Amino acid sequence: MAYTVGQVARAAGVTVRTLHHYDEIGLLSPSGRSSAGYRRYDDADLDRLQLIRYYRELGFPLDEIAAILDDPTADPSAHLRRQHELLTGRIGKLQEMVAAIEMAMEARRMNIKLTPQERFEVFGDFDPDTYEDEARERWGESDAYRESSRRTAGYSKEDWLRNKAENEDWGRRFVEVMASGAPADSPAAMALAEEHRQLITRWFYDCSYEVHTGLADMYVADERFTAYFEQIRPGMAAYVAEAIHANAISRA
Amino acid sequence: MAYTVGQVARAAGVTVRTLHHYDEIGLLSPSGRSSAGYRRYDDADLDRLQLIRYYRELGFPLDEIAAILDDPTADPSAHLRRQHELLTGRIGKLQEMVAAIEMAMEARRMNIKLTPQERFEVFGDFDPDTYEDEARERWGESDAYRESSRRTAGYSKEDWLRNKAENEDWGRRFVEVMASGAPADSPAAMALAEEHRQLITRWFYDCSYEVHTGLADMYVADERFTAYFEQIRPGMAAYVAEAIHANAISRA
DNA sequence: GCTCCCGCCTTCCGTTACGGGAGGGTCAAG
DNA sequence: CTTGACCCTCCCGTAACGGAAGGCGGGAGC
Repeated sequence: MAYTVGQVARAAGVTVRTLHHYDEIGLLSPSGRSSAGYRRYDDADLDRLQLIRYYRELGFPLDEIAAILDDPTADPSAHLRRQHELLTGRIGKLQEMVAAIEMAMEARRMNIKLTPQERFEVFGDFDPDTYEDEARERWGESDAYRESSRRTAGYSKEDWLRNKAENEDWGRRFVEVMASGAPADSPAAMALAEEHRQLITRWFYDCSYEVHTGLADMYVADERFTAYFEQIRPGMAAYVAEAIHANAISRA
Repeated sequence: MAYTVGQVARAAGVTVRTLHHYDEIGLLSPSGRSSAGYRRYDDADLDRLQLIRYYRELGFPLDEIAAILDDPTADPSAHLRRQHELLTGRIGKLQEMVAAIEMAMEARRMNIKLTPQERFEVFGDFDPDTYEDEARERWGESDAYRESSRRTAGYSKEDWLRNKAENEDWGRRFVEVMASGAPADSPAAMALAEEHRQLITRWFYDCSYEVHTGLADMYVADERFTAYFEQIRPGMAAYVAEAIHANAISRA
């Protein structure tokens, strides 16, 4: 089971140049050479290359990878366990970033302004006291901002007005259902939750049931989104959120 | 709302040098300068920096990011939508990698050998016909490999034998339950599934219910894992898998 | 046996995205 | 009016390769 550079490169999805480089720096030296000086890789080399590729994907510099792999106290299974942990951690971080993006999209849709630190905190290591005084003026400048956001959204004026009308119509009908005393998991409320989801999808971004329930949680967790609904009618934020959840469950 | 380089750097979690660099290449030039030549960033610059950070996290080179951001046909919401898509795609890829790692861990635990392409295909773009002849000799060399894998696992000989004994004992008791005619979702079968999970956790790696059901699916989907169980008793793979699923659901 | 082409070799220079100073001005606080 | 924390502009260094040049090796076909 001996392979040439080209074979290894194609199989592992790297370039020959990369393998040369790894050989140069001693990260992955082929187990032997042919009489003509050709590099010959064996299965153990492939094992090592697999580990290298995973650590690289996780952002480790090559010299650290070399240190990790050549650490005699770590057996192969330890590497797999470690990579499993690192990968799941990384997925968690990306999911936080997705949540942050969803929040940003919804904030934009509702003309709610986010603070600088909210937009960057998902990247970690930020300085919380840099913008302390900025927090107070979060609640202002509504009309000018609304108008500017209309333009940047890329819609024509009529489009924007139609969207606004649809949204307000939805709000009215939702308040009616609420006022009727129907529970949040009633068919009427759920139907309006579904309509809300499709309204978002039609006008702004693809809102899956999963994304939708994420928004619902945000409506009750974040004061600004809560305030948006509460000013329409007290208790609306929680009611909307529950209806969205009920709708999502029923469609699953 | 004007910020200095240092403030922006701390808030966004980048270095001052990075901002200098972005200014140099024209990716992010501050909207103004003070009389003394100090860079002055405003909120729009922070918006742009946020987008830059996300695209960077997704692996885009800086010149491409500049091209994307300066594309006049794309409004801010389009960027958010795009980043949402890219992020979820990336999460999906990482989840595949996690599954591959779990497969590798379980293969190691069961002394099953994987082919080179299986270990690399998660990275994409590999050449499937490179190792065609290698597939035939997948089923061999059991004892020597077993012995070597014992050593590399970092256990003492006694540990290894105890683990082996536990595993075989579990297998025997599982076959008993199967033979008794009890369904796979019976309490007895589920209890043994749980024991299986804890056995893995105790000896090899942290096996959550989620990971465990993943393994269960693999036992029936992959011929080598299926064969491992079928050689103990026909129908065992599916039965084990069902018991694991039932156990996981009941614990949720 | 010869040719041809593909794959391999080494060497070397280029690139990206910054890191990290050196040398020197700036600004608010004490 | 000094001091320390910031800011500026060069400028050189580094990591992880990319890519091409210039030259062997090897097996398939004539």
